[in-house]
Amino acid sequence: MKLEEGKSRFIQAWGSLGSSWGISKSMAQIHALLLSSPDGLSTDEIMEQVQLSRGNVNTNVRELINWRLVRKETVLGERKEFFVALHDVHSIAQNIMEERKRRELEPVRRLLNELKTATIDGDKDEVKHFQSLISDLSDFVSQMENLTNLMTRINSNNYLQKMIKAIS
Amino acid sequence: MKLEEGKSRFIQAWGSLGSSWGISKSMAQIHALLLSSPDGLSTDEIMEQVQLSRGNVNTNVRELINWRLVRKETVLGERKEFFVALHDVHSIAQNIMEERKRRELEPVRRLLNELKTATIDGDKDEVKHFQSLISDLSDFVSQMENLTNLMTRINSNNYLQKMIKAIS
DNA sequence: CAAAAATTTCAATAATTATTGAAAGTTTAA
DNA sequence: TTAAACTTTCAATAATTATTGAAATTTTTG
Repeated sequence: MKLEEGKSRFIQAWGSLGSSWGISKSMAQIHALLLSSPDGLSTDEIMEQVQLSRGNVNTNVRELINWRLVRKETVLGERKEFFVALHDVHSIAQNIMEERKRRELEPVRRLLNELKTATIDGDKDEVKHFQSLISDLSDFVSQMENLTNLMTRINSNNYLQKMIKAIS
Repeated sequence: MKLEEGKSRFIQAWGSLGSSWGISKSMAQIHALLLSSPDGLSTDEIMEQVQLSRGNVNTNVRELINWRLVRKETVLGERKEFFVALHDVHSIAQNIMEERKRRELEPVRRLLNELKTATIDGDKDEVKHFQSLISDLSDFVSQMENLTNLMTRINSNNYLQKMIKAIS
């Protein structure tokens, strides 16, 4: 298989996987391209290699920068910007985790706290059921947060990595 | 706050959270309703309480059953079916994890294995970079799988739960 | 400073995904 | 066996989300 074909397969597949997560296909494709390029690429190079419009590339590259998965780079004597992916898989994972935690877990937490502190009127057993649901969900969210933190630690701790494997 | 209002807040919020995951709003809302109802509900009751069409309720309830988050129940002397949510938060989490693993991790694994076994032609350094990306991603997927397994174990193991908290 | 180069914005449009509802199908009870 | 009760399907439609591309803005260079 030619390298170009391999990359292209990877980019396409990553794109459709991305959309089955909550990530736009373009963003995932651009990310895949930058991951597989050792050096930074310019907007025009990205546009050409993944066949997307300038606006789309601009928007999604900036989104990738928000996620801390990509950074801008300037090259001496070049006017345009180049974009380089973070290549360390553990850091990538960590940043994705943090972003998802922020986007997915925190809003849940807000809702649950609101419902936890409210006084609720109604049929005694039903209220009890509802409150215990809310409380169970809160505990679960905390557990997820713990697990996310653990995940983060794994990066820098080879021993922990082995331990996880051992107890899994 | 009236119980009805609390439930309704929960249902609405869960719905919009759901769609920021990859889950349809209706499915998340129906799930929230069933979670907050101690007893099973019929299709018509669900339709009324979340204001959705019969077809939508039917489809999404069956999807919830696929995810093993809801089960059918028949009541003696009643002709219609009732739907009851799995109420144990840990089992819920486990089933969601398993389903996401199946849907999200396995397709990645397939792609990565394909690229890992192929012989790739091209500029030596670039090929090397690409192959090390693929290999790193494979390792990462394995780690995610380990972590998912760990997650599953936490359910039945209070000691493990404390340990995670301690090392997080 | 002006003009070229590059970037950003955003209204219009396309693509995708979710939802409806009525018709077809199935099950149940008398 | 039939009719009512209930469930399922699916083509049509609505709603949402992603993408385009040209115009506006910003940045850089001479």
